[in-house]
Amino acid sequence: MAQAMEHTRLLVLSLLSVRDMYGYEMIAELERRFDKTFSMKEGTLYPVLRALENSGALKSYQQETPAGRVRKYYRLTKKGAALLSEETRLWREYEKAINSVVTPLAEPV
Amino acid sequence: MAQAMEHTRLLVLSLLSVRDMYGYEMIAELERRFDKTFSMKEGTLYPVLRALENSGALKSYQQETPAGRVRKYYRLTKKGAALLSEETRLWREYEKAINSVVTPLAEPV
DNA sequence: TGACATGCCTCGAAACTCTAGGTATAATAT
DNA sequence: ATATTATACCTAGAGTTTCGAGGCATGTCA
Repeated sequence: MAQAMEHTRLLVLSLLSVRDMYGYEMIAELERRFDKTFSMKEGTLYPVLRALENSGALKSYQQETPAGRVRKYYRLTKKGAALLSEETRLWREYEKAINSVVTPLAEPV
Repeated sequence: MAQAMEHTRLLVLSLLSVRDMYGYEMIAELERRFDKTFSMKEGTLYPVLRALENSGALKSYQQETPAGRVRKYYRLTKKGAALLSEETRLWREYEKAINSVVTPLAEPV
């Protein structure tokens, strides 16, 4: 069963606009929120993080936990914030467009 | 520039739940509604129509216009209506999930 | 010591969409 | 009469994105 976790960039940028996070943490956070709905897969997330960093939307840095585990945190850059704003705009447009076709038929009995 | 017309099945099923339509007409109708936002491409639509018919969600029939032009109309089957209902449910869930992450940050300044 | 959780990563397949064509007929313009 | 545009269908190949299924290393707990 395909899980269709589109708009991955939008979600990643949104999460990082609140606070710096590391990959594994983002997956856990989305899992917590969406529960059974759907989940972002590692095979999806890590390449996206890499691409966002390569394009300058994110900056990463290593940080060690008290326990001695090393995590790779990501921080949103100015460029990333601009991208988030644009992606959000596109999402709103997309959402409205789909609903303009679907909504009228969604309240049948 | 990639146009990202996802949820194609949902849109097709929604349109056909109102009235029978032919492919070219669906594209024109969506074009009219979404205007510049985005458009569904023929290379996307026709394979989807074929797949939906093969799966039993749609039935097609030919119809000639007064002008003598032949069109291939699609009608939603019971199975298609059930699929629409399910796809709509998934869309609502998806929409809510994305918004739960994006919305809180969308009203800055 | 062995199992599980954490945390990172990649490769190849699968799914989906787009580009860029093709065919054929009708309408319109030249 | 002829060329162009609009209508109406279609497909092959490329591109993009996601997923499945692994791998690797360390920390925790039984």
